Amino acid sequence: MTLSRRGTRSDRALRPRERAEKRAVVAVTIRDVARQAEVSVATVSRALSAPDLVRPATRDRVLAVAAELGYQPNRAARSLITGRTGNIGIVVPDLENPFFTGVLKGLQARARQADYAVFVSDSDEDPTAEAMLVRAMAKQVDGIVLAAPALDDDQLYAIAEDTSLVLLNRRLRGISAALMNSAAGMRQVLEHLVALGHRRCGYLHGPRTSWSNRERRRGLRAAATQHGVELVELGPFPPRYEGGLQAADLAVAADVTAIIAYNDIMALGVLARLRDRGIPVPEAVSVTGFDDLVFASLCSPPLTTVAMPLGQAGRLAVDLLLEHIASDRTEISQVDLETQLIVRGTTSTPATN
Amino acid sequence: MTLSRRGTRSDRALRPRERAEKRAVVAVTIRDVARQAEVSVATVSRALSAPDLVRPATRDRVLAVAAELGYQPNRAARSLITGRTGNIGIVVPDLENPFFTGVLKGLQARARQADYAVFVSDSDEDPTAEAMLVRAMAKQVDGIVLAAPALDDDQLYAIAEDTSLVLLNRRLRGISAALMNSAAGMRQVLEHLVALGHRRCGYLHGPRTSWSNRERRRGLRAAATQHGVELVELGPFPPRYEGGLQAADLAVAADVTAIIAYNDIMALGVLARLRDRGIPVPEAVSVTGFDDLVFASLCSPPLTTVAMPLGQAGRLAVDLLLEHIASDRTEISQVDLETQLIVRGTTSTPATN
DNA sequence: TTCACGACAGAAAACCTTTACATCACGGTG
DNA sequence: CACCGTGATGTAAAGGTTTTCTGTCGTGAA
Repeated sequence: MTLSRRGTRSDRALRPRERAEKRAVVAVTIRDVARQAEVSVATVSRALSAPDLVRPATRDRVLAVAAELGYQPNRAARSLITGRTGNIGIVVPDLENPFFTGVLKGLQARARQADYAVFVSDSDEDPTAEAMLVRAMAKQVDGIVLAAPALDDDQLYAIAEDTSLVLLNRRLRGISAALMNSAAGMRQVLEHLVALGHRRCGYLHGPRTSWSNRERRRGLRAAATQHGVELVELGPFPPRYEGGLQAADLAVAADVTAIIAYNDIMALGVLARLRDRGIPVPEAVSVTGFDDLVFASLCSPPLTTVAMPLGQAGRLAVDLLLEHIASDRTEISQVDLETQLIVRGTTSTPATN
Repeated sequence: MTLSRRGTRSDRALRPRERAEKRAVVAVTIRDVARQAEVSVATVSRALSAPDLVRPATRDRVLAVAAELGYQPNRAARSLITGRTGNIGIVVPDLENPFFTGVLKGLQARARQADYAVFVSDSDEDPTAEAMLVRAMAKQVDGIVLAAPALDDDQLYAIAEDTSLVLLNRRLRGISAALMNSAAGMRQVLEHLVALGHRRCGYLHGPRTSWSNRERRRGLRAAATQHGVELVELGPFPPRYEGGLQAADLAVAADVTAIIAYNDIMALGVLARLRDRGIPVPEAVSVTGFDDLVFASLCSPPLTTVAMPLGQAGRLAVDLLLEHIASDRTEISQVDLETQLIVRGTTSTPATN
């Protein structure tokens, strides 16, 4: 299957540009630097990692030689003795979901600033795979960020037992977390709809096990009760485009005036399905999403949704993780980031029939 | 700035679930297994990595003990002596571009199958950053995939000199590459437009330095010449939504009947701008994209575009890289993957005025 | 019976770095 | 003048694994 669409396999033996001494790249070690600078290896090591322990004159000489030789410490050797790897890992449910790549982008940038490299894995929304990936990663990172994990509480606690862990969009007592206040975002959504005059709204559930889904529902129900709005719950649906297609028909049948989708991708599916069925948005029914993906503003009509601080959450996750590591795994913090309703073209006053 | 939107920092000292013996996790080493199985460490090592060198009875005993103790080889120690890390790296220009995350997803999955972990870095389309990231990565991976690199040929050759390298969407003599046949895709686009009756088309350039851009233009020009179509070249523009907004006006002013965008994101920008100006698509002007992002089918009208084998390219890149590594860096292959025109709603016969 | 050889397992070196400890010189204090 | 503290550097151990070299044992052939 993989091969089926492959084209011609050409140039099997292209001339490499320079074959000579490719093998001769033996990597310069700390001994080479020591010899050249006429000091011991210990001094070189110190000059690089604890500069104030060595006399300035010596330090400068060592550093000069190191630079000249292009010395790069061998990370394997270093981490063998220090127990630190200089890496962090993140496992996300779906790399094709812009929500997670937004987080990943911020996380990657911050990690780089702190001189950490980042491993990434995609669990395909499968809890079993998630656990496996974490286990595989654990040995070669200083800590792991788990984005919207599907694992249950006990398994997460078990993981936190022997590796530094930060959760993203999942709150669990005793484990650091970067959280986005979805409940507040959903409250804003509902109050927006109430202001427009809606009295019967449908919520399209995301995955039942998802913390975010529970949070969003919680915020929604609280606000609905408070404002005396009838809330029809539908689903759960897969949090994907196809889920939205499927959900749209159910929502229409449930005779609601507004459809509140678990996330933008589902909302886009809903919009597509409604368009196919000739049901005008927002005239016949209002639709809202959640996440504010770039593409939410590009469809027509542009989607009313809730903006999430994705990059910020990614950066925060790194900060929390490094804090946790630096404090010998004793420091725990959970930080809530605020979300923001973005009103666009898919919401208006309900049809008067 | 980072802190500005943070909410309350709570629960500074939540009770960790189980504090006792968190420190006692000392990791079981090969010696422990050896002692328990009453063999030497050498035998344990062999039982795990070269099973046929040890008598079945012994091997089974060792394996049983290893499993019982939950032994996991220390990768740092292993790579210290073998020189292999078991990691590969990929650097992409933009993690928020679905094109690259599509590739990343496939790449990650394949790497996992082969028991490799993957480092990811985002260069933010900056060649300098790109070079830096590669250098930083080089020491801790067995090979690197460079997606649509912005670096110039010489720098790429320099990198290939001392690390295994696979390029994605960039062809360079003597370096392995996974390529998508954009030229053929663009030929299909133009022939589609010709068939509809278009005779004067505008091409919106992507970044001038981009190999993909040159390829697309090449395919387009060849087909245009062959079919006697007038091709107006505009740009370059940034390959983003904003670039499309900007390009749309220029294309309209150039009085073409069809706008061929460098990629989908730009095409979406074009569509948005045309909508704002009240220019109907495809009645007044046809528009095409390139990449077939999920969202290309969700806008209205849905975008005519060219599908790229993203996941396949990611998997292929891993295969090429591992092949290159396994062959002692002597094997070079360049593989072209086919692209596919997807006709949707943004193309039709030209306006007859 | 002896010898050669193969199959198996152990001992030890090697990979490169960090760091605890030792050494040394020097200046100050009692 | 003896002693001590301090700052700068060197020595060597340690970290966990792979791999080469060596040794042992048993088997089959001469």
